[in-house]
Amino acid sequence: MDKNLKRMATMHRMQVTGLEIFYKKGYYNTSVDDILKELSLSKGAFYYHFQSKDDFFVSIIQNLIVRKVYSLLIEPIEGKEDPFRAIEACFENAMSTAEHNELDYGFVLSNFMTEFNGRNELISKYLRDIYKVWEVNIVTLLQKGKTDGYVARHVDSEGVATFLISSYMGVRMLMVEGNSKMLSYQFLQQVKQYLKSLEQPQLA
Amino acid sequence: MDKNLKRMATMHRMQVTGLEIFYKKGYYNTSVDDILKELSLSKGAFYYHFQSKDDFFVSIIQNLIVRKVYSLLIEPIEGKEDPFRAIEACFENAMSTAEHNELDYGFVLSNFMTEFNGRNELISKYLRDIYKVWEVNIVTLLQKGKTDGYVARHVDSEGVATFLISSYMGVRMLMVEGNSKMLSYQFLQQVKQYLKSLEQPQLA
DNA sequence: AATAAAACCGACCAAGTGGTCGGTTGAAAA
DNA sequence: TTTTCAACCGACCACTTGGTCGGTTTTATT
Repeated sequence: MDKNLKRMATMHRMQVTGLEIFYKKGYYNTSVDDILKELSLSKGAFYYHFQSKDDFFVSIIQNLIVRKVYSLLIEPIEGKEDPFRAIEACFENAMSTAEHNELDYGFVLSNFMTEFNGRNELISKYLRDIYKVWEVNIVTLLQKGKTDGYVARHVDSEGVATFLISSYMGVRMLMVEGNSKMLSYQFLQQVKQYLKSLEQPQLA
Repeated sequence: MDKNLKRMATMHRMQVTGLEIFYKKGYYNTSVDDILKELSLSKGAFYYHFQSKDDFFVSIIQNLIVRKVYSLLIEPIEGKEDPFRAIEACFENAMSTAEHNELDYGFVLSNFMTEFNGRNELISKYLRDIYKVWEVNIVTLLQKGKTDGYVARHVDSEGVATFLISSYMGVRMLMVEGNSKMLSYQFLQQVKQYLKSLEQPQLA
């Protein structure tokens, strides 16, 4: 039991540092030794806990990325009354963490999806699945919003979800090049403008 | 003269094949040998024409990417009367080429911006500059659209440009995972919806 | 204190990597 | 025909990579 704790602690340390460096330098451009140097650990320790570099990354997806995407992008809008306010608030929060140079897992997702696309089918699938859950979650929210009278009937929920996620991932990509405060502000403003055009006109 | 022609031809062949493979497998994950094998050329030929792998990529940017972005995304909307129709048509065209698995240089741009970010400052700058020209071009179009009565006064042109480019790059990222026909359709529909909300109401 | 298993070490390996360099080739210039 | 040189060849180099493995240290159990 106690042993298991140590095992978990070391693995977790490796995963956290691994994700950090993979994210900063890219998966294929980061060597296992890069990570081990940062941790003052040896190859032996690494291959004792993980079967391979790929296996290591899969464990990072399952233990860190999945959970963070859930807690930052999925749960905050789940079951909310007003879909548009919920999405706005969620995006505002996400952009704020992104601005402060913390790991923003929505973007982590798109970043790795790009890097692994066509290069590692298994990992691509894991990442794609997370994205799909996110998308389904938004669609569900919008559909409920229709019956509740927030969202106009003619709205294509799938299309809106696609567009929102696309623009979010896109603006996060631009933000890495700097000027993130301005980009973040512009993005949130335009999202509001866009969402407004989808509202069900309130009958006074 | 004839010699110069041969030189150019070989370099061009290398650049075209290089871009194709860099795009497919990623820059850092592609070796110079990978490209040379495809071309049935030798290391000697490569380093006779280019100083380094990085130098080679810079030449690809200048000779292929810049020009394509101009001809596909910048010139088609330059000086057009109705900004929204121009943007819609331009995006439609770009998405169509993207769907047919041709190289879509708007996405090529974002793809490489992601890969080189924080890893090669010089190349990042070249790519960022292209993106900036694209952005300025859209802003100019929108501003002119205001004076011409197409675009509502309250619209933040910079914000709209950011949002359009973001969403474009984002949806292109999602498209690499498949289902591109649907995504493309959804994206274009939502762009129309969004742009509509920016129109200057016509006085009948 | 003795034991056994878990955790970790680090030298080593084969397979690549970007880049070098002395040499060959073939076509245009003399 | 001879000369010249741009264009190209491919063996080679130093270095890095993911991964292996025999051995050592830590730790909990008896």
